[in-house]
Amino acid sequence: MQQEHKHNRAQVTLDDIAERVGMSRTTVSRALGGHSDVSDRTRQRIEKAARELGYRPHTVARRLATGRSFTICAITGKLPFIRDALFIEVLDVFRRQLTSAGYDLIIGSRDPGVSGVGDAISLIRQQQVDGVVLLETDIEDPLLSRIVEMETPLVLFGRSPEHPELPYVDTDGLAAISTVVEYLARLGHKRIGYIGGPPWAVCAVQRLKGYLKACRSYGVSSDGLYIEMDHSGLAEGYSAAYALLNRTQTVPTALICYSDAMAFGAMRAAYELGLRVPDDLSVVGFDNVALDDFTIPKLTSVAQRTRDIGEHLARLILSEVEGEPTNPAQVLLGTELVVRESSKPPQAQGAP
Amino acid sequence: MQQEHKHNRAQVTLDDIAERVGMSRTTVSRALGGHSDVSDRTRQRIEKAARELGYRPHTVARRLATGRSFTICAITGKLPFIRDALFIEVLDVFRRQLTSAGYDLIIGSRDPGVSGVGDAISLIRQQQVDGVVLLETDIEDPLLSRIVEMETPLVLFGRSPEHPELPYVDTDGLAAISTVVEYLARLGHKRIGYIGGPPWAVCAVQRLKGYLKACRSYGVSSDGLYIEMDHSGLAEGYSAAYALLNRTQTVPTALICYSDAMAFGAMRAAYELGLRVPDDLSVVGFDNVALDDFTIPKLTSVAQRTRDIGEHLARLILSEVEGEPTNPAQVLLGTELVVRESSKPPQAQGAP
DNA sequence: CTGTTAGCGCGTTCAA
DNA sequence: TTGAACGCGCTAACAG
Repeated sequence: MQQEHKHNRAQVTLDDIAERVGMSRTTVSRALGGHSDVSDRTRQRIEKAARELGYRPHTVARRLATGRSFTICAITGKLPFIRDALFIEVLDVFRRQLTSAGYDLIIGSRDPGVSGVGDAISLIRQQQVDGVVLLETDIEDPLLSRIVEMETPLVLFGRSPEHPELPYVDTDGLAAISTVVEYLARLGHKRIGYIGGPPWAVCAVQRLKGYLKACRSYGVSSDGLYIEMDHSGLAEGYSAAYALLNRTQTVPTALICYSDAMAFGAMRAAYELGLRVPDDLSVVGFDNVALDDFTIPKLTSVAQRTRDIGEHLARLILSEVEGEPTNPAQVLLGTELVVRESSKPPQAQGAP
Repeated sequence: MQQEHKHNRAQVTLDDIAERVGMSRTTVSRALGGHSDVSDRTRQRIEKAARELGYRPHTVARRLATGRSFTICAITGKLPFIRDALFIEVLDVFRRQLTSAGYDLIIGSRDPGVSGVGDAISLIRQQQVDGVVLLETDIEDPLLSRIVEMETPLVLFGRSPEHPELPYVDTDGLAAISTVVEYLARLGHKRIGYIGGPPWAVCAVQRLKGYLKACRSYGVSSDGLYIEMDHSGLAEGYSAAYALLNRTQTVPTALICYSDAMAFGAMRAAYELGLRVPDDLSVVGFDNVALDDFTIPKLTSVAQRTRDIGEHLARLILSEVEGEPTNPAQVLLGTELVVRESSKPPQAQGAP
């Protein structure tokens, strides 16, 4: 019935346009592909026709023909899916950047599924993705090595000790935790505890290093005051804090946590042990998630520059994919300590 | 050097296998495609060769040839990306189901990007997806209508008043909230407040309905005790609770929230107003997220059956896509009220 | 049961 | 500046 909307489901092809303007499909392809060897008049006519017909290039066909996919694959850490609010934020801006550059984002899984669909290696081999972004860098990562072998454009969130030459974006976790220790030490804390993330993750190692180094620098003890956990969730924060706080002596007066989730768990543990935050115990988290402004007390936390992370990741992977190297290819981003209600000077105590 | 791993990056094609076993590519295709018209001996040889060569079907080529994509597109609500913990959980099990059925999952965006990449309509038209799952059902949704017009397999999370015939999975929010009201009324609460979600979302409307209906049933007033917000986040919960609680009279002794995030915000507001939860105010959330077990106090909440939601969504969309209708095609799931520390009988008060 | 032929929509030679 | 012909890897229709 309607003239305008008859192409509701059907794909408008180059041939349709070619027929409309009475030219060969090849010419249409070149005109729309932005090649220079087409006369202006022809190009105009073709573009007009394309617009009128509502032409959209058929991505799948283009992929098969070119061997490129205009798709970037992001791979999260060992967790089954995206769980972490930080990743969601980063992915959000990352995705926007890709989109405005004409690229698509697909979330790949680390391990091959039953049918071999959707895992990173298959995606690369089948040219379904032009490049890969790894969102968690581990000390040792067989997947990472395989991707490197395949010579696929690759950018990391985090530095890899195995492959130090790769382009990356990273948050300076060492400096960040040092700053937190300094902040707490300046407040007067003498026993500052640390609840660490999984030791296989590079960023967890760096942050622990920062803690230990800063403790030495500021002359506060770290003996028996830190713990490394295998995950960075609520439950781990809770049990780690419970272990650290439920002692007869050497109880920390401040607790730095690898993640905000751990900090929430830690606050709960403190509460159950009869310790008030921040009066009896200061707590500092990491990531500055939205919830930090609504907990009781509001959580002091380290803010990563999520926007910059996403933008740099996009810039780097796109330049890798398009073969136009940008500088710098390795970006280390600073952090900001957002002080809220969960941290304050320690109570005066009856220590000699 | 190595014989085994020389096919590191290159795609092994059907032709490679065909050459190896000395047969035509077509036969190989049929054998691997599980068609019945291949002799057992041939199939065995072909499968063996495929295994040895490390063959993986080239998805893109298959898509172009068949017009099918073996990919399902999930579309979230009006928020820019997946923000909600519930969706993440649902998507996680949904994704597993798809994977084990040989399907891929792609997250589509609602609105066309600058370059027309990744939006749902383009994905469908270009046969990049075989079916669509809409994760939030709105009262009116132009996108939904367009997808229906295109006659694409479609399953909703939530019932659509515009398209009541569509297959869906939904949580019985009306019954859920009724149960909560009943629970609180039985505890002795006379003034039960409700903080609602966006009125354009079907589930928010249903839950509000459940609240109003139950209030009538149990003889408690709802006058001026409820509020509808345009989003369901922390900030909205906070300001809604602030508005409801910061009055000289008619202050509720219990607050039901559309989401856990809103409940967290509400608890913070109560705290700032000097109300203790649960002594002065009971708070109940919705979604039963992991954090509920770690807040202070732990949050009483309504648990949706996330696992079932994901599984049913997968079952329904797959049967739609494969053209084998399953029953029931419309699933309404119950909920469970998980009572924790944030709810208890109201304080005895000096009312006549 | 198996092979031959054709075509999915597009990009890219090579001639004209 | 334009067009004809070929191929990307795979599946489907039709013979044999």
